[in-house]
Amino acid sequence: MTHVALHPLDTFVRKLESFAPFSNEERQALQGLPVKVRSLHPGQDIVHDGDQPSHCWLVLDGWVARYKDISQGRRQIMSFHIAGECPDLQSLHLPVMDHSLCAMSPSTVAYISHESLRVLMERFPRIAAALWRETLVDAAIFRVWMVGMGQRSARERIAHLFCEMYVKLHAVGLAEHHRVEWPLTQSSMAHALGLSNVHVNRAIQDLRGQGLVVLNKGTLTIPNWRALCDRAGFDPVYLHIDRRAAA
Amino acid sequence: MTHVALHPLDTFVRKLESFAPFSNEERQALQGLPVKVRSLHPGQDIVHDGDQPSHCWLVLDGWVARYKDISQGRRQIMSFHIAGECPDLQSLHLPVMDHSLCAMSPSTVAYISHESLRVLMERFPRIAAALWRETLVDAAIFRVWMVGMGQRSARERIAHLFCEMYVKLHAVGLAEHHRVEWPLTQSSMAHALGLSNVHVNRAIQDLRGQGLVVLNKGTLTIPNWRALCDRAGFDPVYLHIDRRAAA
DNA sequence: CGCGACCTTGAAGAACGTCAATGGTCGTGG
DNA sequence: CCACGACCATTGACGTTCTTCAAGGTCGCG
Repeated sequence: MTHVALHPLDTFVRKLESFAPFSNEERQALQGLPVKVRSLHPGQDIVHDGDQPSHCWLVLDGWVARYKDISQGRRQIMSFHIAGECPDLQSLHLPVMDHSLCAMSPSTVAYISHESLRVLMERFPRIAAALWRETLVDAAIFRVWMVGMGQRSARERIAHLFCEMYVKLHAVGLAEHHRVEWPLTQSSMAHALGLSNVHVNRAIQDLRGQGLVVLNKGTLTIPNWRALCDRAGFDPVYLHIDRRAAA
Repeated sequence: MTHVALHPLDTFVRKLESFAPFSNEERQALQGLPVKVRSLHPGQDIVHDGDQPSHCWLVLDGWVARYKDISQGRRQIMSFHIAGECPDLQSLHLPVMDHSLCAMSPSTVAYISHESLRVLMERFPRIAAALWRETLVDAAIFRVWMVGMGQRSARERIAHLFCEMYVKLHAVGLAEHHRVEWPLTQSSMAHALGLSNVHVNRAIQDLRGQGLVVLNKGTLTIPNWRALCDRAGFDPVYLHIDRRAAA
Protein backbone atom coordinates (compact mmCIF):
# COMPACT_ATOMS: atom_id res chain seq x y z
CA MET A 1 0.00 0.00 0.00
CA THR A 2 1.84 3.08 -1.20
CA HIS A 3 0.21 6.35 -0.42
CA VAL A 4 0.00 9.05 -3.09
CA ALA A 5 -0.30 12.51 -1.57
CA LEU A 6 -2.53 14.69 -3.68
CA HIS A 7 -1.41 17.81 -1.89
CA PRO A 8 1.75 18.62 0.06
CA LEU A 9 -0.23 19.09 3.28
CA ASP A 10 -2.26 15.91 2.85
CA THR A 11 -0.40 13.71 5.27
CA PHE A 12 -0.37 16.50 7.83
CA VAL A 13 -4.11 17.11 7.56
CA ARG A 14 -4.89 13.42 7.84
CA LYS A 15 -2.73 13.17 10.94
CA LEU A 16 -4.48 16.12 12.56
CA GLU A 17 -7.80 14.45 11.83
CA SER A 18 -6.86 11.17 13.48
CA PHE A 19 -8.66 12.12 16.67
CA ALA A 20 -11.72 13.88 15.22
CA PRO A 21 -12.45 14.48 11.52
CA PHE A 22 -12.62 18.03 10.21
CA SER A 23 -15.45 19.63 8.30
CA ASN A 24 -14.88 20.27 4.61
CA GLU A 25 -14.47 23.93 5.40
CA GLU A 26 -11.78 23.26 7.97
CA ARG A 27 -9.98 20.87 5.68
CA GLN A 28 -10.00 23.31 2.82
CA ALA A 29 -8.80 26.12 5.03
CA LEU A 30 -5.85 24.00 6.10
CA GLN A 31 -4.98 22.97 2.58
CA GLY A 32 -5.25 26.57 1.47
CA LEU A 33 -2.44 27.64 3.81
CA PRO A 34 0.26 29.48 1.91
CA VAL A 35 3.44 27.43 2.04
CA LYS A 36 6.95 27.74 0.66
CA VAL A 37 8.76 24.49 -0.08
CA ARG A 38 12.48 24.08 0.47
CA SER A 39 14.97 21.24 0.03
CA LEU A 40 17.61 20.35 2.58
CA HIS A 41 20.71 18.22 2.46
CA PRO A 42 21.75 15.95 5.34
CA GLY A 43 23.14 17.85 8.29
CA GLN A 44 21.65 21.17 7.23
CA ASP A 45 20.08 23.23 10.00
CA ILE A 46 16.47 24.34 9.67
CA VAL A 47 16.31 26.49 12.75
CA HIS A 48 18.83 27.06 15.48
CA ASP A 49 18.95 27.38 19.26
CA GLY A 50 18.28 31.02 20.13
CA ASP A 51 16.40 31.88 16.95
CA GLN A 52 13.05 33.63 17.07
CA PRO A 53 11.29 32.01 14.14
CA SER A 54 8.35 33.57 12.34
CA HIS A 55 7.40 30.30 10.62
CA CYS A 56 6.64 26.71 11.42
CA TRP A 57 8.15 23.90 9.35
CA LEU A 58 6.23 20.96 8.08
CA VAL A 59 8.22 17.91 7.03
CA LEU A 60 7.18 16.71 3.58
CA ASP A 61 9.93 14.18 2.98
CA GLY A 62 13.00 12.82 4.73
CA TRP A 63 13.99 12.67 8.38
CA VAL A 64 14.50 15.69 10.62
CA ALA A 65 16.10 15.73 14.09
CA ARG A 66 15.54 17.96 17.08
CA TYR A 67 18.79 18.37 18.97
CA LYS A 68 20.68 20.41 21.49
CA ASP A 69 24.43 20.86 21.66
CA ILE A 70 26.07 21.27 25.02
CA SER A 71 29.67 21.88 25.95
CA GLN A 72 32.60 19.84 24.59
CA GLY A 73 30.90 18.87 21.39
CA ARG A 74 28.33 16.69 23.10
CA ARG A 75 24.98 16.53 21.35
CA GLN A 76 21.63 15.15 22.40
CA ILE A 77 19.03 14.38 19.77
CA MET A 78 15.58 14.62 21.34
CA SER A 79 13.30 13.47 18.55
CA PHE A 80 13.10 12.43 14.94
CA HIS A 81 10.38 13.72 12.64
CA ILE A 82 9.07 12.39 9.36
CA ALA A 83 6.59 13.38 6.67
CA GLY A 84 3.40 14.90 8.06
CA GLU A 85 4.96 16.18 11.28
CA CYS A 86 5.34 19.77 12.29
CA PRO A 87 8.16 19.66 14.81
CA ASP A 88 8.13 23.28 15.75
CA LEU A 89 4.60 24.19 16.71
CA GLN A 90 5.92 25.28 20.08
CA SER A 91 7.37 28.41 18.47
CA LEU A 92 3.79 29.67 18.19
CA HIS A 93 3.79 30.21 21.96
CA LEU A 94 7.45 30.14 23.02
CA PRO A 95 9.15 32.71 20.84
CA VAL A 96 12.80 31.79 21.50
CA MET A 97 14.08 28.39 20.36
CA ASP A 98 15.74 26.37 23.13
CA HIS A 99 17.10 23.78 20.69
CA SER A 100 17.82 23.28 16.98
CA LEU A 101 16.37 21.28 14.11
CA CYS A 102 18.32 19.78 11.24
CA ALA A 103 17.83 17.36 8.37
CA MET A 104 19.16 13.83 8.87
CA SER A 105 18.61 12.79 5.25
CA PRO A 106 17.85 14.65 2.03
CA SER A 107 14.58 16.28 3.01
CA THR A 108 11.94 18.72 1.89
CA VAL A 109 10.04 20.96 4.26
CA ALA A 110 7.22 23.47 3.86
CA TYR A 111 7.28 26.84 5.59
CA ILE A 112 4.03 28.10 7.10
CA SER A 113 3.99 31.54 8.67
CA HIS A 114 2.90 31.92 12.28
CA GLU A 115 0.69 34.71 11.04
CA SER A 116 -1.40 32.53 8.75
CA LEU A 117 -1.60 29.75 11.36
CA ARG A 118 -2.84 32.19 13.97
CA VAL A 119 -5.55 33.47 11.66
CA LEU A 120 -6.60 29.91 10.97
CA MET A 121 -6.68 28.94 14.62
CA GLU A 122 -8.74 31.94 15.56
CA ARG A 123 -11.29 31.14 12.92
CA PHE A 124 -11.32 27.38 13.56
CA PRO A 125 -10.81 26.51 17.23
CA ARG A 126 -10.95 22.81 16.40
CA ILE A 127 -7.87 23.22 14.26
CA ALA A 128 -6.14 24.93 17.18
CA ALA A 129 -7.13 22.02 19.39
CA ALA A 130 -5.73 19.53 16.88
CA LEU A 131 -2.42 21.39 16.75
CA TRP A 132 -2.29 21.54 20.52
CA ARG A 133 -2.89 17.82 20.55
CA GLU A 134 0.06 17.30 18.21
CA THR A 135 2.35 19.08 20.64
CA LEU A 136 1.03 16.86 23.43
CA VAL A 137 1.84 13.73 21.47
CA ASP A 138 5.36 15.06 20.97
CA ALA A 139 5.61 15.51 24.72
CA ALA A 140 4.39 11.95 25.28
CA ILE A 141 7.19 10.73 23.03
CA PHE A 142 9.72 12.80 24.97
CA ARG A 143 8.56 11.08 28.13
CA VAL A 144 9.02 7.64 26.62
CA TRP A 145 12.53 8.55 25.52
CA MET A 146 13.21 9.70 29.07
CA VAL A 147 12.05 6.35 30.40
CA GLY A 148 14.32 4.69 27.86
CA MET A 149 17.40 6.66 28.81
CA GLY A 150 16.74 6.30 32.51
CA GLN A 151 15.75 2.66 32.70
CA ARG A 152 16.61 0.71 29.57
CA SER A 153 19.84 -0.95 28.46
CA ALA A 154 21.55 0.04 25.23
CA ARG A 155 20.08 -2.91 23.35
CA GLU A 156 16.58 -2.17 24.55
CA ARG A 157 16.89 1.49 23.63
CA ILE A 158 18.06 0.68 20.12
CA ALA A 159 15.36 -1.90 19.63
CA HIS A 160 12.82 0.59 20.93
CA LEU A 161 13.91 3.23 18.45
CA PHE A 162 13.56 0.73 15.60
CA CYS A 163 10.04 -0.13 16.72
CA GLU A 164 8.98 3.47 17.23
CA MET A 165 10.18 4.69 13.86
CA TYR A 166 8.75 1.70 12.05
CA VAL A 167 5.30 2.30 13.52
CA LYS A 168 5.43 6.01 12.75
CA LEU A 169 6.54 5.43 9.17
CA HIS A 170 4.00 2.68 8.69
CA ALA A 171 1.21 4.96 9.87
CA VAL A 172 1.90 7.40 7.01
CA GLY A 173 2.41 4.70 4.41
CA LEU A 174 6.20 4.91 4.27
CA ALA A 175 6.88 1.39 5.51
CA GLU A 176 5.45 -2.01 4.86
CA HIS A 177 6.25 -5.67 5.54
CA HIS A 178 8.59 -4.77 8.42
CA ARG A 179 11.08 -3.20 6.11
CA VAL A 180 11.96 0.47 6.02
CA GLU A 181 14.56 2.93 4.83
CA TRP A 182 16.92 3.76 7.67
CA PRO A 183 18.94 6.91 6.96
CA LEU A 184 20.53 7.28 10.41
CA THR A 185 24.21 6.70 11.03
CA GLN A 186 25.24 4.88 14.15
CA SER A 187 26.63 8.16 15.46
CA SER A 188 23.25 9.83 15.10
CA MET A 189 21.60 6.96 16.90
CA ALA A 190 24.19 7.32 19.64
CA HIS A 191 23.35 11.01 19.98
CA ALA A 192 19.67 10.16 20.23
CA LEU A 193 20.06 7.37 22.75
CA GLY A 194 22.67 8.86 25.04
CA LEU A 195 25.32 6.30 24.09
CA SER A 196 28.71 6.30 22.38
CA ASN A 197 28.85 5.32 18.73
CA VAL A 198 31.13 2.42 19.61
CA HIS A 199 28.62 1.01 22.02
CA VAL A 200 25.77 1.45 19.59
CA ASN A 201 27.77 -0.51 17.07
CA ARG A 202 28.32 -3.43 19.42
CA ALA A 203 24.74 -3.45 20.62
CA ILE A 204 23.42 -3.54 17.06
CA GLN A 205 25.68 -6.46 16.28
CA ASP A 206 24.20 -8.18 19.27
CA LEU A 207 20.66 -7.64 18.00
CA ARG A 208 21.76 -8.85 14.59
CA GLY A 209 23.32 -11.95 16.14
CA GLN A 210 20.02 -12.73 17.84
CA GLY A 211 18.24 -12.46 14.50
CA LEU A 212 16.12 -9.55 15.69
CA VAL A 213 17.11 -7.03 13.02
CA VAL A 214 18.80 -6.85 9.66
CA LEU A 215 20.36 -3.47 9.00
CA ASN A 216 22.53 -2.63 6.03
CA LYS A 217 22.84 -0.25 3.13
CA GLY A 218 20.33 2.10 4.68
CA THR A 219 17.57 -0.48 4.99
CA LEU A 220 16.17 -1.91 8.20
CA THR A 221 14.34 -5.24 8.15
CA ILE A 222 12.61 -6.73 11.15
CA PRO A 223 12.30 -10.50 10.68
CA ASN A 224 10.26 -11.03 13.83
CA TRP A 225 8.21 -8.04 14.87
CA ARG A 226 6.83 -9.53 18.08
CA ALA A 227 10.26 -10.60 19.23
CA LEU A 228 11.72 -7.15 18.65
CA CYS A 229 8.85 -5.47 20.51
CA ASP A 230 9.39 -7.85 23.41
CA ARG A 231 13.11 -7.15 23.48
CA ALA A 232 12.43 -3.41 23.44
CA GLY A 233 9.55 -3.38 25.89
CA PHE A 234 7.69 -1.49 23.16
CA ASP A 235 4.05 -0.54 23.55
CA PRO A 236 2.83 1.85 20.84
CA VAL A 237 -0.04 3.48 22.75
CA TYR A 238 2.05 6.54 23.55
CA LEU A 239 2.25 7.41 19.85
CA HIS A 240 -1.52 8.00 19.92
CA ILE A 241 -1.91 6.78 16.37
CA ASP A 242 -5.30 6.21 14.90
CA ARG A 243 -6.41 2.56 14.96
CA ARG A 244 -7.19 2.75 11.26
CA ALA A 245 -3.67 3.85 10.38
CA ALA A 246 -2.06 1.50 12.89
CA ALA A 247 -3.93 -1.56 11.69
CA MET B 1 9.22 37.57 51.12
CA THR B 2 6.52 35.06 51.83
CA HIS B 3 3.64 35.02 49.43
CA VAL B 4 0.09 35.01 50.74
CA ALA B 5 -2.34 33.56 48.21
CA LEU B 6 -5.63 35.35 48.37
CA HIS B 7 -7.33 32.66 46.41
CA PRO B 8 -6.40 29.00 45.83
CA LEU B 9 -5.96 29.61 42.11
CA ASP B 10 -3.89 32.76 42.55
CA THR B 11 -0.47 31.31 41.88
CA PHE B 12 -1.83 29.43 38.90
CA VAL B 13 -3.42 32.52 37.38
CA ARG B 14 -0.28 34.58 37.88
CA LYS B 15 1.78 31.88 36.21
CA LEU B 16 -0.56 31.77 33.23
CA GLU B 17 -0.25 35.53 32.93
CA SER B 18 3.54 35.52 32.87
CA PHE B 19 3.59 35.78 29.10
CA ALA B 20 0.67 38.16 28.54
CA PRO B 21 -1.60 39.65 31.23
CA PHE B 22 -5.28 38.77 31.24
CA SER B 23 -8.20 41.17 31.21
CA ASN B 24 -10.16 41.49 34.44
CA GLU B 25 -12.91 39.47 32.84
CA GLU B 26 -10.55 36.65 31.98
CA ARG B 27 -8.97 36.69 35.40
CA GLN B 28 -12.31 36.60 37.14
CA ALA B 29 -13.54 33.78 34.92
CA LEU B 30 -10.48 31.73 35.88
CA GLN B 31 -10.85 32.44 39.56
CA GLY B 32 -14.52 31.55 39.34
CA LEU B 33 -13.73 28.00 38.22
CA PRO B 34 -15.46 25.48 40.46
CA VAL B 35 -12.80 23.48 42.28
CA LYS B 36 -12.75 20.72 44.85
CA VAL B 37 -9.79 20.66 47.21
CA ARG B 38 -8.23 17.42 48.42
CA SER B 39 -5.33 16.52 50.69
CA LEU B 40 -2.82 13.81 49.87
CA HIS B 41 -0.22 12.01 51.91
CA PRO B 42 3.23 11.16 50.54
CA GLY B 43 3.17 8.33 48.03
CA GLN B 44 -0.54 8.61 47.36
CA ASP B 45 -1.57 8.35 43.72
CA ILE B 46 -3.59 11.16 42.17
CA VAL B 47 -4.22 9.54 38.82
CA HIS B 48 -2.91 6.31 37.40
CA ASP B 49 -1.56 4.96 34.13
CA GLY B 50 -4.53 3.85 32.03
CA ASP B 51 -7.09 6.09 33.71
CA GLN B 52 -9.43 8.27 31.68
CA PRO B 53 -9.71 11.31 33.90
CA SER B 54 -12.57 13.78 33.74
CA HIS B 55 -10.69 16.39 35.77
CA CYS B 56 -7.40 18.23 35.81
CA TRP B 57 -5.45 18.65 39.04
CA LEU B 58 -3.91 21.86 40.17
CA VAL B 59 -1.19 21.65 42.80
CA LEU B 60 -1.87 24.03 45.67
CA ASP B 61 0.79 22.82 48.07
CA GLY B 62 3.49 20.17 48.27
CA TRP B 63 5.41 18.31 45.59
CA VAL B 64 3.84 16.01 43.02
CA ALA B 65 5.68 13.59 40.71
CA ARG B 66 4.83 12.31 37.26
CA TYR B 67 6.12 8.76 36.89
CA LYS B 68 5.87 5.57 34.93
CA ASP B 69 6.51 2.08 36.26
CA ILE B 70 7.99 -0.50 33.94
CA SER B 71 8.78 -4.16 34.49
CA GLN B 72 10.74 -5.48 37.49
CA GLY B 73 9.78 -2.69 39.82
CA ARG B 74 11.75 -0.08 37.85
CA ARG B 75 10.29 3.41 38.01
CA GLN B 76 11.09 6.56 36.08
CA ILE B 77 9.98 9.91 37.46
CA MET B 78 9.54 12.34 34.58
CA SER B 79 8.80 15.60 36.35
CA PHE B 80 8.14 17.25 39.67
CA HIS B 81 5.37 19.78 40.12
CA ILE B 82 4.82 22.42 42.76
CA ALA B 83 2.18 24.97 43.73
CA GLY B 84 0.63 26.73 40.76
CA GLU B 85 1.26 23.92 38.28
CA CYS B 86 -1.35 21.86 36.53
CA PRO B 87 0.53 18.72 35.60
CA ASP B 88 -2.24 17.04 33.73
CA LEU B 89 -3.54 19.47 31.15
CA GLN B 90 -2.72 16.89 28.49
CA SER B 91 -5.73 14.86 29.57
CA LEU B 92 -7.87 17.55 27.92
CA HIS B 93 -6.76 16.22 24.54
CA LEU B 94 -5.31 12.76 25.19
CA PRO B 95 -8.05 10.91 27.06
CA VAL B 96 -6.04 7.90 28.30
CA MET B 97 -3.23 8.47 30.79
CA ASP B 98 0.10 7.01 29.73
CA HIS B 99 1.69 7.60 33.14
CA SER B 100 0.76 8.24 36.76
CA LEU B 101 0.92 11.15 39.19
CA CYS B 102 1.51 10.90 42.92
CA ALA B 103 2.30 13.11 45.88
CA MET B 104 5.92 13.21 47.04
CA SER B 105 5.16 15.17 50.21
CA PRO B 106 1.99 16.03 52.12
CA SER B 107 0.15 17.94 49.42
CA THR B 108 -3.11 19.59 48.56
CA VAL B 109 -4.56 19.67 45.07
CA ALA B 110 -7.62 21.24 43.48
CA TYR B 111 -9.82 19.37 41.04
CA ILE B 112 -11.11 21.24 38.02
CA SER B 113 -13.44 19.45 35.65
CA HIS B 114 -12.55 19.18 31.98
CA GLU B 115 -16.06 20.36 31.30
CA SER B 116 -15.64 23.71 33.02
CA LEU B 117 -12.20 24.23 31.51
CA ARG B 118 -13.54 23.58 28.02
CA VAL B 119 -16.31 26.10 28.50
CA LEU B 120 -13.77 28.63 29.68
CA MET B 121 -11.41 28.01 26.78
CA GLU B 122 -14.17 28.34 24.25
CA ARG B 123 -15.22 31.66 25.66
CA PHE B 124 -11.68 32.97 26.18
CA PRO B 125 -9.25 31.81 23.50
CA ARG B 126 -6.40 33.63 25.22
CA ILE B 127 -6.88 31.42 28.25
CA ALA B 128 -6.72 28.38 25.99
CA ALA B 129 -3.49 29.74 24.50
CA ALA B 130 -2.02 30.24 27.98
CA LEU B 131 -2.88 26.66 28.96
CA TRP B 132 -1.38 25.38 25.73
CA ARG B 133 1.73 27.36 26.52
CA GLU B 134 1.95 25.69 29.94
CA THR B 135 2.00 22.27 28.30
CA LEU B 136 4.77 23.49 25.99
CA VAL B 137 6.88 24.60 28.93
CA ASP B 138 6.40 21.16 30.46
CA ALA B 139 7.65 19.66 27.21
CA ALA B 140 10.68 21.98 27.25
CA ILE B 141 11.50 20.68 30.72
CA PHE B 142 11.15 17.09 29.53
CA ARG B 143 13.69 17.85 26.83
CA VAL B 144 16.17 19.26 29.30
CA TRP B 145 15.80 16.17 31.46
CA MET B 146 16.49 14.07 28.37
CA VAL B 147 19.67 16.02 27.72
CA GLY B 148 20.62 15.44 31.33
CA MET B 149 20.10 11.71 31.25
CA GLY B 150 21.80 11.36 27.90
CA GLN B 151 24.79 13.61 28.37
CA ARG B 152 25.38 14.54 31.98
CA SER B 153 27.18 12.73 34.78
CA ALA B 154 25.43 11.79 38.00
CA ARG B 155 26.84 14.80 39.84
CA GLU B 156 25.80 17.19 37.10
CA ARG B 157 22.30 15.74 36.97
CA ILE B 158 21.83 16.07 40.71
CA ALA B 159 23.19 19.60 40.75
CA HIS B 160 20.91 20.44 37.84
CA LEU B 161 17.84 19.17 39.67
CA PHE B 162 18.73 21.29 42.69
CA CYS B 163 19.05 24.37 40.47
CA GLU B 164 15.86 23.71 38.56
CA MET B 165 13.69 23.17 41.60
CA TYR B 166 15.16 26.14 43.42
CA VAL B 167 14.38 28.46 40.51
CA LYS B 168 10.86 27.11 40.17
CA LEU B 169 10.15 27.43 43.87
CA HIS B 170 11.69 30.87 44.03
CA ALA B 171 9.48 32.05 41.17
CA VAL B 172 6.34 31.33 43.20
CA GLY B 173 7.73 32.72 46.44
CA LEU B 174 8.45 29.38 48.10
CA ALA B 175 12.21 29.80 48.36
CA GLU B 176 14.55 32.60 49.28
CA HIS B 177 18.23 33.12 50.07
CA HIS B 178 19.25 29.90 48.34
CA ARG B 179 17.54 27.79 50.93
CA VAL B 180 14.54 25.60 50.31
CA GLU B 181 12.55 22.71 51.72
CA TRP B 182 13.64 19.50 50.04
CA PRO B 183 11.10 16.71 50.59
CA LEU B 184 12.62 14.17 48.20
CA THR B 185 14.32 11.03 49.40
CA GLN B 186 17.50 9.92 47.68
CA SER B 187 15.55 7.03 46.18
CA SER B 188 13.07 9.41 44.57
CA MET B 189 15.90 11.45 43.16
CA ALA B 190 17.41 8.26 41.80
CA HIS B 191 14.12 7.43 40.08
CA ALA B 192 14.02 10.88 38.55
CA LEU B 193 17.62 10.90 37.37
CA GLY B 194 17.93 7.36 36.09
CA LEU B 195 20.44 6.37 38.77
CA SER B 196 20.60 3.95 41.69
CA ASN B 197 19.96 5.28 45.17
CA VAL B 198 23.44 4.20 46.23
CA HIS B 199 25.05 6.19 43.48
CA VAL B 200 22.91 9.23 44.23
CA ASN B 201 24.07 9.03 47.81
CA ARG B 202 27.74 8.99 46.86
CA ALA B 203 27.35 11.77 44.32
CA ILE B 204 25.60 13.99 46.85
CA GLN B 205 28.40 13.42 49.31
CA ASP B 206 30.77 14.52 46.61
CA LEU B 207 28.85 17.75 46.04
CA ARG B 208 28.78 18.28 49.78
CA GLY B 209 32.50 17.69 49.97
CA GLN B 210 33.06 20.37 47.36
CA GLY B 211 30.97 22.78 49.41
CA LEU B 212 28.38 23.11 46.66
CA VAL B 213 25.33 22.03 48.65
CA VAL B 214 24.18 21.46 52.20
CA LEU B 215 21.37 18.97 52.46
CA ASN B 216 19.95 17.63 55.68
CA LYS B 217 16.71 17.25 57.60
CA GLY B 218 14.69 18.07 54.52
CA THR B 219 16.37 21.39 53.85
CA LEU B 220 18.61 22.24 50.91
CA THR B 221 21.01 25.15 51.14
CA ILE B 222 23.14 26.38 48.26
CA PRO B 223 26.14 28.28 49.64
CA ASN B 224 27.40 29.36 46.20
CA TRP B 225 24.70 29.65 43.59
CA ARG B 226 26.99 30.50 40.68
CA ALA B 227 29.29 27.60 41.43
CA LEU B 228 26.40 25.13 41.56
CA CYS B 229 24.98 26.41 38.26
CA ASP B 230 28.41 26.01 36.67
CA ARG B 231 28.80 22.50 38.00
CA ALA B 232 25.34 21.62 36.67
CA GLY B 233 25.59 23.39 33.34
CA PHE B 234 22.34 25.05 34.37
CA ASP B 235 20.74 27.73 32.19
CA PRO B 236 17.21 28.64 33.32
CA VAL B 237 15.85 29.92 30.00
CA TYR B 238 14.05 26.63 29.31
CA LEU B 239 11.80 27.22 32.31
CA HIS B 240 10.35 30.24 30.48
CA ILE B 241 9.82 32.10 33.72
CA ASP B 242 8.88 35.71 33.73
CA ARG B 243 11.83 38.07 34.28
CA ARG B 244 9.91 39.80 37.04
CA ALA B 245 9.43 36.59 38.98
CA ALA B 246 12.93 35.30 38.21
CA ALA B 247 14.65 38.48 39.34
C1' DC C 1 44.01 6.68 -7.04
C1' DG C 2 42.98 8.89 -2.89
C1' DC C 3 40.01 10.93 0.30
C1' DG C 4 36.18 11.27 3.50
C1' DA C 5 32.41 9.20 5.90
C1' DC C 6 31.13 5.43 8.12
C1' DC C 7 31.47 0.85 10.32
C1' DT C 8 34.16 -2.38 13.02
C1' DT C 9 37.47 -4.15 16.41
C1' DG C 10 40.58 -4.36 20.55
C1' DA C 11 42.19 -2.99 24.99
C1' DA C 12 41.99 -0.38 29.19
C1' DG C 13 39.56 2.16 32.43
C1' DA C 14 35.76 5.11 34.42
C1' DA C 15 31.11 5.35 35.84
C1' DC C 16 27.54 3.18 37.67
C1' DG C 17 24.72 -0.88 39.51
C1' DT C 18 23.89 -4.64 42.80
C1' DC C 19 24.08 -6.90 47.08
C1' DA C 20 24.48 -6.74 51.74
C1' DA C 21 25.16 -4.80 56.05
C1' DT C 22 25.17 -0.86 59.52
C1' DG C 23 23.45 3.06 61.80
C1' DG C 24 20.27 7.12 62.56
C1' DT C 25 15.90 9.12 63.32
C1' DC C 26 11.31 9.19 64.37
C1' DG C 27 6.83 7.82 65.60
C1' DT C 28 4.14 4.33 67.99
C1' DG C 29 2.65 1.31 71.34
C1' DG C 30 3.65 -1.17 75.62
C1' DC D 1 10.24 5.77 79.80
C1' DC D 2 11.79 2.27 76.76
C1' DA D 3 11.48 -1.07 72.95
C1' DC D 4 10.39 -1.79 68.52
C1' DG D 5 9.79 -1.31 63.66
C1' DA D 6 9.75 1.51 59.49
C1' DC D 7 12.14 4.27 56.62
C1' DC D 8 16.04 6.41 55.17
C1' DA D 9 21.10 7.52 54.71
C1' DT D 10 25.50 5.49 54.50
C1' DT D 11 29.35 2.28 53.62
C1' DG D 12 32.09 -1.60 51.52
C1' DA D 13 33.02 -5.01 48.10
C1' DC D 14 32.42 -6.55 43.72
C1' DG D 15 30.60 -6.94 39.00
C1' DT D 16 28.67 -4.96 34.75
C1' DT D 17 27.84 -1.60 31.41
C1' DC D 18 29.44 1.76 28.93
C1' DT D 19 33.21 5.18 27.43
C1' DT D 20 37.49 6.41 25.54
C1' DC D 21 41.33 6.01 22.64
C1' DA D 22 43.31 4.15 18.85
C1' DA D 23 43.63 1.53 14.89
C1' DG D 24 42.00 -0.83 10.79
C1' DG D 25 38.56 -1.78 7.16
C1' DT D 26 34.94 -0.79 3.68
C1' DC D 27 32.56 1.82 0.43
C1' DG D 28 31.37 5.49 -2.65
C1' DC D 29 32.86 9.27 -5.14
C1' DG D 30 35.65 13.07 -7.15
